[in-house]
Amino acid sequence: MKSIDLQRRYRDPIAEARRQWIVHGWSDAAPGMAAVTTLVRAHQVIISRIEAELAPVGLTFARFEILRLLGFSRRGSLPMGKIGERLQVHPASVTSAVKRLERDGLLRRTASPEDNRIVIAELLPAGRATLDEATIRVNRIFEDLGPDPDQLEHLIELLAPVRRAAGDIVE
Amino acid sequence: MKSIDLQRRYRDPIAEARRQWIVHGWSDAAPGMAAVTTLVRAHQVIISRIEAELAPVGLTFARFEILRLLGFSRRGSLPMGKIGERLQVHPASVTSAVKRLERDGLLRRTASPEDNRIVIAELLPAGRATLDEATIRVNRIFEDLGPDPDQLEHLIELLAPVRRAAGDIVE
DNA sequence: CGGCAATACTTTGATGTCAAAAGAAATCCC
DNA sequence: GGGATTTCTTTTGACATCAAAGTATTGCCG
Repeated sequence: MKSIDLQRRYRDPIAEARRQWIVHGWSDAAPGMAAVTTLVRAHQVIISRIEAELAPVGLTFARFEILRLLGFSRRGSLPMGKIGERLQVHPASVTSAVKRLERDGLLRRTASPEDNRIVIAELLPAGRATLDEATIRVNRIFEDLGPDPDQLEHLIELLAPVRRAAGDIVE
Repeated sequence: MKSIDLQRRYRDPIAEARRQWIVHGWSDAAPGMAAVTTLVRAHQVIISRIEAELAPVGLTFARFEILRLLGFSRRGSLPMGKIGERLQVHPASVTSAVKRLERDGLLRRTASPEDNRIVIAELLPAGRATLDEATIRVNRIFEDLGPDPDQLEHLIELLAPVRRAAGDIVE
């Protein structure tokens, strides 16, 4: 019956998109389309989970990543430029996130003594505490993603070519 | 020497992050962290490529997806709600993107004759032409992602559990 | 030493995302 | 019939991202 047909049609939106791609004669691009769409969706789902887990402690994932990076550094501080470089985000994004972290009293910004162009972001005690709690929360998600550890390793390997092409992996 | 050490330290930022995770005693979460970080980065790299390819035709990926969806529909038109549902994006995002597509003369919005709450987005000839060109461009990227087709299939399989958990796949 | 180039950040502007609230319009139900 | 409820979309607000322009500083070179 028609109604059943309609119900079943989109039981997997990506499979449906792939069918469309093939119907239109773009078979060569179909696997790539399906893979990118899957990647985009998985990204969306996982980021949502993380954001939901971080919201109660007043952080976003972007801000968590900055705190986490500062937490790993020896003095709990890093220049803005270094932050953007290691997290691979645009300088303007760093400025924006750090501004909010400062507003919330989690870190402070100071000028570098040696070079006045450089701004150093430094973790404050409140930031350290928030970071500890946030890390626990985020790790809960990392430990329960769906694919098992072996599959996660495989996933990392499969995407390595993409990161390599972007110059992320120097060898 | 110290300098060499420093240079090598971040030849793969994700491997470095994983090392930190393990050092801090979060080994159980390390594979998940590495996988999520990889996913986020691969997403960023691929989306950038697509955006760069679409910019010359005046589209973003979000807008392309809407045009593509309309292009597949029988009448070249769909209600706003359906668009958000099939592309799995928030209604407000659909409103925002469709507004710009209308501004650029690629589609038009009309009220549904049966139900005045429903707004229907309808592809215009200019939109069809832009869509055709955009599809060619995007397909070029889909055909040359890095991983080969078999690996792409594998990737899709590995991420299926995540989509399934989100309720994307009904079975 | 003075000036121009390079470097480090911030600002501004355009987009995109989601949540929550605000509006309409259709439907339900007493 | 008419108020309450549900549904569909838009608006508003907070954040994020990138590109490009603007500002400050440092550095190098003639």
